[in-house]
Order: sequence, then C-alpha cells, then structure tokens
Amino acid sequence: MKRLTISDIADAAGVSTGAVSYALNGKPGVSAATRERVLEIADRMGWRPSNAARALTRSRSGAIGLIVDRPAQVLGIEPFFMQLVSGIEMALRADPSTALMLAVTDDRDAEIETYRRWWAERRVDGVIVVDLHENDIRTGVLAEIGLPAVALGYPQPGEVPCVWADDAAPMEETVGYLAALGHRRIARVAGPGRFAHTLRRDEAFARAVETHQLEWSKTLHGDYSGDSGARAARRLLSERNRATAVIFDNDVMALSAMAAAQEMGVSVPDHLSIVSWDDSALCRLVRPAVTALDRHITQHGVLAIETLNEVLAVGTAEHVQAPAPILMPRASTGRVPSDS
Amino acid sequence: MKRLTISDIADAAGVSTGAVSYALNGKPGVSAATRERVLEIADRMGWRPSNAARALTRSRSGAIGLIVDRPAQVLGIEPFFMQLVSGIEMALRADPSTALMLAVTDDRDAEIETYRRWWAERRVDGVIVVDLHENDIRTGVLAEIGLPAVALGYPQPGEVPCVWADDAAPMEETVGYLAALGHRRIARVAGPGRFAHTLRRDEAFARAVETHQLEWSKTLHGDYSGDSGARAARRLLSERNRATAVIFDNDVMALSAMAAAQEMGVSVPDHLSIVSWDDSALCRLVRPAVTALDRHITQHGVLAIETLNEVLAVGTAEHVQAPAPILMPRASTGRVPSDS
DNA sequence: CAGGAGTGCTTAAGCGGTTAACTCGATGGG
DNA sequence: CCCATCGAGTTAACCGCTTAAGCACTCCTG
Repeated sequence: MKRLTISDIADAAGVSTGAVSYALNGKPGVSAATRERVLEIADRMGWRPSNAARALTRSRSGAIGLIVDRPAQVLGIEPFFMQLVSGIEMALRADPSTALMLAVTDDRDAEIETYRRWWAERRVDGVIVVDLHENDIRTGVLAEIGLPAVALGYPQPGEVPCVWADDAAPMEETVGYLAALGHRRIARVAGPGRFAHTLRRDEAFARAVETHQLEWSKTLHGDYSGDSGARAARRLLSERNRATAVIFDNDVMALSAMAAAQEMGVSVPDHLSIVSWDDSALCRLVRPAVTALDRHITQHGVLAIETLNEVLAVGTAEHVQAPAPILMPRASTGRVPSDS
Repeated sequence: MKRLTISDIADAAGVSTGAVSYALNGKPGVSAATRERVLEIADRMGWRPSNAARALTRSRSGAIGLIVDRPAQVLGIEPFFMQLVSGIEMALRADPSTALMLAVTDDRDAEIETYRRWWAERRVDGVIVVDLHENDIRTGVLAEIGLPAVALGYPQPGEVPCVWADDAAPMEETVGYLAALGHRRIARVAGPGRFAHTLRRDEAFARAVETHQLEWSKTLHGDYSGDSGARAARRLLSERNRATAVIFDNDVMALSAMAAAQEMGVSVPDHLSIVSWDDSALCRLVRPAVTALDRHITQHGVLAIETLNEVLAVGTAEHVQAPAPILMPRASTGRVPSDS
C-alpha cells in the first residue's frame, strides 16, 4: 500500500501543496470552499501527515518519553508502572498525534544518557520523570539541555514542575487508624532513603507517632523488592517486644512480608496488622486482602501529561497537587492482640 | 543548549555536509584522514543525528511499536506486559538507535486503527503483536498495509512470522505431575476461547486427560481477570464430585481462585491443588506459593525483536520456536486428599 | 603527452511537509 | 479611471540529512 503525501492530495484537489497545507492546518490563505474540498479529499483518501516531515519543520517529534529505571525483575511485578502508563495513555488519547516512548534502563547514568540522546536526536518533545530523589540530578540535567519535563514527586528546587500528593495527612490518618485499633507499637518499612517521598513519609510518620503517643516505633528501609519486605518482616518479628502493625511503602514488600509472617506462624491480622502504601489489584487478590493506601497512580499519569502539555505550550507550569492517598481498610488490619 | 547539525560539523571540519555524511555513515567517498577528523569532531562536539531528518531520508523511523489491548485495570496487575517490555528493551539495547513506542487501547478496533495511523504517519518501522487469535484479523491488516510485524503466538496463515512455544508437552507434563500426585479429577480454567493459544492448550489438555485416563475433567473459560478466576473457582468447588486440581491459564486467575477457595474453607493444597500457566513474582509472593509454568516471557520479547529485525533487514523471517514453558512445582500443589 | 581511470570532494536534488514572499485578479475608494 | 487593497493561490526556500551526479586533480598507460 502506498503512503499518500500532500502532493497526492494537491493533485487530486487541483491546487498546490502549499494550499493543501494551509487547508489542512486551518490556516488562512485558502477559501472556505477549497478548504472544504481538500479536507474532504484528504479524509476520503486516508491521508495522514508524515511524522518525520512534521517533526523536521515544526521541531516537534510528537512523542513524549518515559524512562523506567528498575531491574527487569522488579519491573515485572510492580503494578506501579503499568498503572502510570495507563494514566498517561488515557490523557494522550485526547491528542492522538502524540505517542509514548518507553525505555527501561539499568541505572541512573543510563537513564540520563538516554535523556541526552532523546534530546539530541529530537525524539521526544518532553519527558516524565519518576522516583524523584531529594536534590535529584536528573532535573538539573534536563534543565541544562532544555528538555521539557514533568516529575512525579515532591517539588524540587529548579525548573521542573512536579505532580505531587500530600503524604502527611494520610500517614496521620493511617497511624491514627492503627492506634484506634489499639496498636501502640508500629513499624514502618520504607523505600530507599534517597527518594524524596520516602523522607517526607519518614517525617510524617515520626510526627504521627508523636501525636498518637505511641509506645514504640521504628523505620526500616527496603528497596521495594519482595525479598527486602520479607527480610524486614523477619527482623521485626524476631524482636522481643515486637511491632503489632507494620506500614510498608509498597504492595510488593507488604505481600512478601505477609507471606514471611505466615511462615513464621504469625497470623495476619490476628497477631500482626499490615498496611501497604500503594494499592493495586495485588492487595485485593491475596487473603487476607491487604489494607492499602490508594495513591491514584493512574490519575498521576493523567496530571503529568496535562502538566507536560502546559509546559510544551507555555514554556512552564506550576507544581500540581494530586489527590491525597486514601486509606482502604481491608482484612490485613485488625485489633491489636489482647496479649500484647 | 543548541542542537548541532551536520553543517556545524562540516564547518568545523572545513568540508561540505555531504562529505560529513559520508564520513559519519562509513560510506566511501572521503579519505581515511578526513573521515577520522570528522568522526573525532562530531564526537567531541557531541553531535547526534536528527531522528526526524534521518526518518525522512531513510524512510525509517527508528522505532518499533507495541500495542497493549487490555482494560487499564487488568493492565496494572498483569506482569506479562512488563516482562515482555523488559525483554524487548534488552534486545533493543543492542541497537540504541531504535526506540519502543507503546500504546494502550480499549478494544481491537482502536488497536487496528492505531496500527494504521502509525503506518501512515511513518511512526514505527514495525510492530509486535500480542494475544494472537485463531484467524486473527490483525495479521491481515498488517500484511495489507505492509507494516512489518512479528506476532507472539501460534503460527497463523499469512505473512506475519510468529514467536511461539509448544504448550502440548508442558501440558502433558503438568497433567502427568498432577496425576502422579493422585489427582483423578482435574479442571482447567482457560483464557478466552478466541485466543489461539487457548485452543491449543484446550486440545493438549484433552489429550493429556486421555493419556492419563483421568476419571473426570472439565474446561471453563475466564477472561484473565481476578474476578473470573474467583468465579470459576466457586463454581468448581460447589460441584458434587469436585475437581481436586485446577490449572489456570494465568497467574491472576490462579491467585484469585486460591483466595476464593480459602474463603470457602477449602485449603490449598490440602483439599485443592492449583497450577498457574504463567509464572511471575506474584506466584512466589503469596502463601502457599503457586506452582506455575514459567513461560520465559522476557525471552519471548528478545526473540520477537530479533525476528522483527530480520524482517526489517531481509523482508521476511521464519516462525521462531521459543523454549517451552517449564513447570515450577511449589506449595500450591500436593497429594490428592485421601477422602477424595 | 593526450586520454582514461581513480580519488576525494562539492553540488544539488530530494524526502514530506511548512511558511514567508510573491503573483494575479477582483474590488473599491477617491 | 487609476491605484491601493485584499483575498486566494502559487512559488520557493527551508528543516537536517542522504546520495546521485559532477568536477577537479592526480596518476597511469600507450
């Protein structure tokens, strides 16, 4: 099948390619009748603009990029990315001329190298950055090369707008909920300390512990992998005066920890309550179903694209606050065991 | 930051842009000394080719496409796609000039429309098609418009090469394994009947049931969602002379079914053995860990890209047989209950 | 020493669009 | 009735790169 170009349309309509271009782009320079005719012909013949040619003249590639920097193993299971991708795609559907370019990298350097390459090759018009660190170097690099970007995470100094959600109030709510169930010793298994949101949640957790005058609290750091969740659980459960509730920073760690607890003969929720700071079908799939905070990740994807569109149009955008996570109580949390 | 073009390099090297092009592309037409100099300058100045310009002259976009046609909900949880994507990315890393374009669609029509659009806009050089149906119309459309493609699934009549794995032997092995554990009544909860691999497995299951002279067997069809898995489990467990083992076509259905069984007081594996035809971290994450068939999905992604590269280079490729699924026995399968 | 064959480079057309500048005819105001 | 103005097109340059064709120049050969 032959691909049509505007000169095919021009021939069919009996006008020049310039006129066709004006007609198709809704620009002045052609009569209403001609425009109508060109539009009709282009539509009937099924013409679509060559993205390469448009990219060359408009210096817009019509694509936005997302780089996922996780080992393949973790990638497979974490629902986070696919939820994010579906949000992005939902927002992109409003404008079918934009596509999503996805890359998976092994490490941060490869990620940065890919941003540079995409920029130099003019492959993407902008990117969405995830897993923001405190003082993340990526935002600096992106600002330096001038690649429009929107980040997911707490606002950072610099020019990259962020889509963020308040973790403090939900943390307060979660600890309050556990306290109301009678828990006085609550642990938290966080993600890597380098992530900005990890630190914010650490702080919020500390404040909430204070507010509710817990007897004991502790924060461990994992790496979002199932192994690290199980390891943390085993450590916490081996302690003398152990935690009766644990809040995990993602679903994978929470689920692994629940499995580890079961193996140690610790029943959930009878002897241990578990909360996951990230809801997904996973949490609903297992038994007991896991109490989780729904972070509306899909919504984050939508907001990120909307913000990126604004950056592309206006050159800059404000930080955007996404709806706060919502606690979804399920079967993995219960009243504190009476003997504790 | 300014983006460099070959004329910047040409100026710096004191030659014409044509000479620079020959030098950079390893084509004859320049002396070794000039080539060396141009290469060195381009490298030092950090020049990268504009993808748009290359796409225009070479009529190659430097991207391959993948369309995922699942509702956002299922998408989030199914590890399949991310595993596939990591395989694709692994293979793509060998050639950094190729990128992955990802789209998520609501239905088959939208998927086909997206193929047409990508082709007409020259956005991708080829695509990878997943979830092949028996007599899938997509391969016909792709052949018609001439968009190079590789499909994942059983070879179909037509011109699209397929990456496929034999399901018959593993099915035989799985049923044999369950039979050896004493199971005489085995059910199978398959994916939608329209998928080619579903039908193949149905057949293989029927044969294996015959071979092992089972007392009873049954095949239900789900849609890969957790709900459908749970529903199937409840139906199977409500029967009079019920199945003692069930083989599910994916991990999500298997896990949901296990949860449903637990809710009905049916212990796994004591009263019911469960097998998932799709291994993932999910299966290892829950307790009891789920016996599963590892389909080497990442490897399928790698093979798909390699085959697609061949199609792009040579114009066609043979079907490729991927390694067969391997049974990974875990805690969800056990000896048949003595009272059955 | 003219003529042919290589080198090594430049020139220019072209890929499929966009768009500034120009042309041409109709209109209208003075 | 003449000229400025405007609308509706056309023309051609350009985006960054590729590549066929052309053009000096050297070298070799008879």
